[in-house]
Amino acid sequence: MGSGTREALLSAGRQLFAAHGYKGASVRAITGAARANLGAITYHFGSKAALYDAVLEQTLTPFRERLRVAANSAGSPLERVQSFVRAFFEHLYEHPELRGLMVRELSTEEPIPEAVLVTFQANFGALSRLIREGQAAGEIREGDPMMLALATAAQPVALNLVRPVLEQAGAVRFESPEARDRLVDNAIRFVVEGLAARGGDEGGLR
Amino acid sequence: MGSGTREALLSAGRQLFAAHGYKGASVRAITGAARANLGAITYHFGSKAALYDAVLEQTLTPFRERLRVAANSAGSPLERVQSFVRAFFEHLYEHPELRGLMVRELSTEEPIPEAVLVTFQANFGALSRLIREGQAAGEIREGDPMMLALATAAQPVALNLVRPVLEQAGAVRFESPEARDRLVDNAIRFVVEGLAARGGDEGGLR
DNA sequence: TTGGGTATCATACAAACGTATGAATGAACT
DNA sequence: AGTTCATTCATACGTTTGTATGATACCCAA
Repeated sequence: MGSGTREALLSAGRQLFAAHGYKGASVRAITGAARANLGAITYHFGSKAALYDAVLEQTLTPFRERLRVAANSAGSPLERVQSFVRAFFEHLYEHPELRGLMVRELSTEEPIPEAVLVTFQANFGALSRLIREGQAAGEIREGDPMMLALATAAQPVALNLVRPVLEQAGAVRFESPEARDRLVDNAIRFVVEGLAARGGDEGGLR
Repeated sequence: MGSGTREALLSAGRQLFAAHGYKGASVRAITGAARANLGAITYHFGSKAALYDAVLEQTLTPFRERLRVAANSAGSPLERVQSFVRAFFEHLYEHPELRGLMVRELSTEEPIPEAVLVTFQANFGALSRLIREGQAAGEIREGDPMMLALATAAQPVALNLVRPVLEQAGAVRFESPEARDRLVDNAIRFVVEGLAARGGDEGGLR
């Protein structure tokens, strides 16, 4: 039966791994925050590394799912790209730990865990398929769909990544919901301008 | 004077901090890679943390300088934005360790070091000034220059960040110079589309 | 009430960590 | 030749790390 300990460990682990990294979050800190015994991680997961994998899985699965839903929402392809980007922003905003985990994973040179790879492929695949659709519909300009997907996803990825610097540098205030909305709207507008087909024919400028 | 030890420590530190993070790069690993004695870091820098600061400084200063030059190059504001983005990409490509250091810094919840903050403000400031100029010249569309600068810088930041995942996921091959060029060109095209003023008035290029 | 799992507990352990210490080295200068 | 001073070296110290161990507590079936 669910002794809440397992879940408490996952929760504390998610937060501490995100904030201080894998090495920075000690077993003692995690079990302490979870109000569990020092041996609890070994008992419930086998090792610290296994707990980390479980945290990754638990965190990435809903993220993957949410973007999948957004990609399949109603509307034209370009509208769905907007939904996708907005969902991307919103999920990262609502789950601040995801940012830390994601970034932490990307910064090392160690092999990237399965769960991260799977999530990346799923999300990236969904977005580039969407863009291909939009091109077929004449709504999105020509260009390699994968490249365009990368450029599109760069907005939520980078803007969330630099968030602490923005706040600490005082450049942009993130705290207020209005400022955040302006940022997201700006990013989406930027993406739409970057993707949209324009002019009479299907060709972009140039 | 120059016992090469100090420089060897900086070099090994830069590489190992970038690859494994601050905690992940032990004093023993760094001194070992630098073929120096275990006590060398204490002797030359005082502590591991001080070495890290020195590495950050040594790495970020040329980066800041390069982007400053690019921002002040010849051409119209929008052309200089392109130079800026291209220099951003190129510098990160030529100095892979910078990526690891940057990302690691952005992912912690610890206070961000002075050097990182200064670099961010300098680069971000240069870019948003450039965009403001472009707006005054009617070359760049309306919108908050800081927001547009963020959206622009997102391309080199994010695309370099996810580079290891791209490679490991096999989504896009980065290794070949041609593929890399295509990626950079795509990103710059995306930025230009996202920024350009258009319509009947004096708007942009072409 | 008695067993038998499951979970939690206080400790113990070896390894790795960053730093401190004092001796050895070697080149430069008097 | 002798002295000085910066550097390198081997080693030791006190912490902190992740994991292992065995005892204790708890709950439910018998």
